[in-house]
Amino acid sequence: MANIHDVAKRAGVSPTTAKRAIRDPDKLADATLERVQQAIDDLHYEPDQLASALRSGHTKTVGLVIGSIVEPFFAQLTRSVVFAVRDRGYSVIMADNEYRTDLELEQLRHFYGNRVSGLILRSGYGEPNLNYLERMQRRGTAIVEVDYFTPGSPFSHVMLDNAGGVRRGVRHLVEHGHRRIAALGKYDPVLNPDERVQTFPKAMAEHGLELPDDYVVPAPPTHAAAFELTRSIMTLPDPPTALFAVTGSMATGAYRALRELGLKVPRDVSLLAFDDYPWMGMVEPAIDTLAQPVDRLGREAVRILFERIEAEDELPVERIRLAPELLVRGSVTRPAVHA
Amino acid sequence: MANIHDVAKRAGVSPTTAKRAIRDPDKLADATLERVQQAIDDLHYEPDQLASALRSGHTKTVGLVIGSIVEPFFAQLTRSVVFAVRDRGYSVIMADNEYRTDLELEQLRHFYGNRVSGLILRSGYGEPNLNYLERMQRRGTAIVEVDYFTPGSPFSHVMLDNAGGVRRGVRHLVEHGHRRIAALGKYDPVLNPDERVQTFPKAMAEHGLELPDDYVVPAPPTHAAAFELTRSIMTLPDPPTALFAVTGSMATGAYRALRELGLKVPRDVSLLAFDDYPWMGMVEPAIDTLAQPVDRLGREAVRILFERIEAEDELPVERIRLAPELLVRGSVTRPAVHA
DNA sequence: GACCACGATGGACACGTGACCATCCAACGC
DNA sequence: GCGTTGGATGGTCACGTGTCCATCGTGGTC
Repeated sequence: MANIHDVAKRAGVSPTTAKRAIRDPDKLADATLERVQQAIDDLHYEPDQLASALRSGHTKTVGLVIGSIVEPFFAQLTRSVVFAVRDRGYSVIMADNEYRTDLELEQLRHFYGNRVSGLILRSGYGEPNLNYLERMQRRGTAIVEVDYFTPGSPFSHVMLDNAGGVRRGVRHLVEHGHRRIAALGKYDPVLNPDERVQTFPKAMAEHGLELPDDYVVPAPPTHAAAFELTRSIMTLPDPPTALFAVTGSMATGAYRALRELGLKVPRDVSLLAFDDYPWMGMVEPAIDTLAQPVDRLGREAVRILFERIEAEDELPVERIRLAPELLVRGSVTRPAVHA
Repeated sequence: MANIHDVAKRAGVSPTTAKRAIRDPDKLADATLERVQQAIDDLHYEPDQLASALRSGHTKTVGLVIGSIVEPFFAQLTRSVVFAVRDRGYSVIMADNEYRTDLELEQLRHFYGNRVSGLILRSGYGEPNLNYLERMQRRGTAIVEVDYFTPGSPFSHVMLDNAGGVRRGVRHLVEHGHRRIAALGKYDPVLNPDERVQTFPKAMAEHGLELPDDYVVPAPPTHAAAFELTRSIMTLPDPPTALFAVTGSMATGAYRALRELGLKVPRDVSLLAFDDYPWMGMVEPAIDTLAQPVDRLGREAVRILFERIEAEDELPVERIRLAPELLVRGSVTRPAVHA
């Protein structure tokens, strides 16, 4: 593996001069430059980023921690981040934490050990990791949270305007005449506070609507949980005329459950979702949804990250909220009048 | 940023001893070990992987190059690879080449510069990159291709048994009585030889079936191309009774086109796909498809990769083919009898 | 009691680079 | 002709670690 010394020897110059052929070529005499470049080509010299990073104290890598790469939201986010980061000449080290705190800590150690310059993460899974992150930040790692942020987090973040999205969604349903609406989502304000679910009752109240107790069931934001939840809610004596799934995965579970119950969307029940999952545009009719500007989320996160990587001194915390876009496609109509 | 010297000083030992507390703790006296561990905790010492890699000549990272992270196939593959690699204590540097040769070369340089121990890639885009890869391999980088391999490639690979899958698919259609079948796929055997499309006419011939010339249209394997292709094929005077989409993305385009043409699956035309994309299970009826064992593809690739990373000397090239699984769900039925 | 073996610990160096300072030489002005 | 200037080039050291060899002291053996 050729290094800069080999190049220098072959070109008959000093290593310092050889390096200048790469870093400031205009400082070299033309003949010298050409000789060095020839040597570089001959030996297929490629600078060692590790040695460079060790010496300069600055790597050209950033870490990305997400919840689960197979969720379309995270896949799109990853793509957006990978592109934006690459445009800046950096590369991305991936980690999928499977929503597990212990895995996440291990991954953070790995990133720290590899001295990443920055970290973009979808975290929110506990106190010890927060301490670790704070130490990383003190050491100089730029940190941006996306999609979620640990309450009281000292880091910048970029995320959806969840409350605004829920209000927009409820308004959409109410405007179509719905009164009995159930939100499928997690109702645990302590363990995992969820802005969307917390906003839902308030948004309903703002329209003078009440939320029956039996519509309010805690559930984790998974496909399977939404499936069960939908089955139980839709078989209540007084089922809702509209379902509001607060995540894409939950919408998937709900849609499957409705089909299994023999209920047609929107004839028997209207369905509104968050996230624009690919299947939502494929089914007939397509699903109304509050689509996240995923690409912008990723690009904003990268922008904030690099501002901090490049900044001499600490920058103030930046908190960005992006509005979702309501896609109206036919899964929400006026409720049927019951006999 | 504490290093091993700081730890050593605080514990009152030499750096060598301090390091032994991490690498071979049983070689130290109990009291010494405890003092060092205390110092490590106090200073939050974390070994520098860069320095370690520089000195040992061996990083704990592997590169992953895929075509497009937002395609479910690649998202699942990425997940599978990221997990399997993490289990071995390594991390993954991601690159999405957008199916572009120039980007890919740039990414390979980046990986080379970062001295990745191994490389898993979905490549197949040209000669110059192949040369570059061969140099990387000679330098000691383990390389495995997935999903595709450059013809004449000197690297190990793991991929689907495409020919077998196509034969299985054609048999499935023929068994349901179809005679006029069109495959949506790229028919360019030179620029981008595609095993699936090349096998299709042979598989048809094996059943004594002919392929009308106007069913054979070259098209890139994209959603948009499949959309157009489906529209033109289905409006032929003598349209097929069954469509065979050779990629998940093409199935997506085809399905959309059929809907726009007002054709119902499977009443008006049967549809068979490759890849089990999420929407295929959500629509009614669900789509019959040849599902790839994506998780196994990823794990096998990682296994082969690490065998080569850990091997003292060069291992023989390993070529693995995995069979797809035919999921029968209702989008293929007997063709309607024409008047 | 001298010698040896072995466990425990320490020191020196190299990996390839970037930062900084040193040196050399030709051209120019007076 | 001599000092000066500035462009071109070279040399040295440190980043934090892994590897290898050296040293120290203790206990056992004859």
